[in-house]
Amino acid sequence: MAAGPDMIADPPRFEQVQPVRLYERIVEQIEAAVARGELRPGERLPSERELVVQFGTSRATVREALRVLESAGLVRSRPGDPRGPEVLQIGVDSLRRPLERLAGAARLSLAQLVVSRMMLDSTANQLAAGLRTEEQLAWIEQAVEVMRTALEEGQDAFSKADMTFHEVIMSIAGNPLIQLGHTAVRDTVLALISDTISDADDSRAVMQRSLTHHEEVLDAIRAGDGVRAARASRRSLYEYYAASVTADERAALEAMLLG
Amino acid sequence: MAAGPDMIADPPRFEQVQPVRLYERIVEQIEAAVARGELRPGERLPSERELVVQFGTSRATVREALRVLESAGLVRSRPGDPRGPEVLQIGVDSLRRPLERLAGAARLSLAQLVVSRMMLDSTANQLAAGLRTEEQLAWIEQAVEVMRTALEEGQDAFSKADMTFHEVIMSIAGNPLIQLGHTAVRDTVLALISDTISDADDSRAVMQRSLTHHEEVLDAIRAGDGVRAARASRRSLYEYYAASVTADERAALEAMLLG
DNA sequence: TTGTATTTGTTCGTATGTATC
DNA sequence: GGATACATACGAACAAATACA
Repeated sequence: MAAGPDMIADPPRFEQVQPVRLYERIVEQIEAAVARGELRPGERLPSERELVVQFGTSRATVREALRVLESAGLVRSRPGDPRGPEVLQIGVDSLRRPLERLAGAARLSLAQLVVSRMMLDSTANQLAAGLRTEEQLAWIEQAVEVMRTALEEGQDAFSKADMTFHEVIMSIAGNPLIQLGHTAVRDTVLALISDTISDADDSRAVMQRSLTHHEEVLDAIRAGDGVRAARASRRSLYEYYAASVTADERAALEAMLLG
Repeated sequence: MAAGPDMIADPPRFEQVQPVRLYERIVEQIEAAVARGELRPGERLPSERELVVQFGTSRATVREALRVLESAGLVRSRPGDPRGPEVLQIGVDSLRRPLERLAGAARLSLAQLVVSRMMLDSTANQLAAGLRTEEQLAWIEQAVEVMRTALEEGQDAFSKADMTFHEVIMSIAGNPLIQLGHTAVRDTVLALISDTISDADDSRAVMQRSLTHHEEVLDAIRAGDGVRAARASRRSLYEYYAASVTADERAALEAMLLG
């Protein structure tokens, strides 16, 4: 095979090459082991000194890898624990910090977050309306009942009851991805607007309206009407947040109202 | 003030206390500085040795903090650079790895992933239908045109054109959160079923149907009919995946079809 | 272009406080 | 309570890589 200039048909597409740090290789290996299920939550990693032997690096390098995994919420190491670092159960908290960073860097606007909540909430309601059993319907009814009583007890109790309501819905919808996304987005929204709305002196009226919206959702789910349940949650969120977003961002919220 | 047992009115609610690592404090401070805008993307952090002086810790501790920030995509340090670690522009990619970890650890079923895709796709279509400009409409039309020609060129070209179509839609929808979720879920789905479907010998017919569905979406977006655009994508995904999920899981997919 | 100084990547040794048996 | 093994944190050192004169 003689190689000539005209033999080069495909221009070589080279990838940019970057130095791979040792600690990254360690992170990859441990991460892969967790992903493959070889390391289950509650199990222990070998001690740092043991890892030094297995990976053939220094202690500092192993520790850098462990700090990265720790900040990602995958492991936790405690001084003096002879059993070694613990593999943790992965949860929403692993998404919360990155999400908040993203929102804080102004790459995510409140409107974008609210649109996401409209999507997640309405989908969960639609699924719940279609999949609920009679027993699960009773759970929702009880959650609404708790909200009614909490209305008298003040804002904290009401917002807690509201959270419970949505957790019940999410569990019935049966989709962990939607559930996790919902709590992550909700937390981010709360961190973003903090108490802009909760400071309103007409909080009683706001809570009353919120309760009415939840009762509408309950009605729709009871009737098995997923479309109506989805619409109710979208409108509720729109009412609540529309005044807090800029005019041009509101177009996206309004586009979500259809259907 | 004499202290007696009856003086204790409020029962002391103590929070569980956990050891705070030095590197965490450093991460917090740098993170806060970035969030406050004191450190803009492109700017440089002091060198490691300088940070050692400013924080009053050892270099290993500073390095652990830098590795955590690096893995989070906030900074990048290169050997030999006397200007110090670079502050990076935060992007959606910072959410990708946590999301993939979560999807992998949550043992998501194909049905749950497909439901999520129905949610994300249909929402993006609805937003695009309501927000598109004339120019953006032309982008979509061009993407569909590319799919038509790719139909003749085989499966790889077609699936690539399909990806481009969705990327265009996502960019018009203007919600990075939805966009990110979409690519993450799509990648996970592909990793799950690998080539179960692509090995079908009637791939030509499958591609043809897919093209028809995309044309339906285009029509609806052209007409500004968000509801129809959303419905089209849900039905397309249902048709494509319904046969691959178990019967009881199919109920969730069918619940998503309404609306 | 070459050389030099500085910085990061990595390693080793050590002291200290802590959890488990 | 003591012994052991562990993680935390510090300091010094060398090699490789980069920027700048």
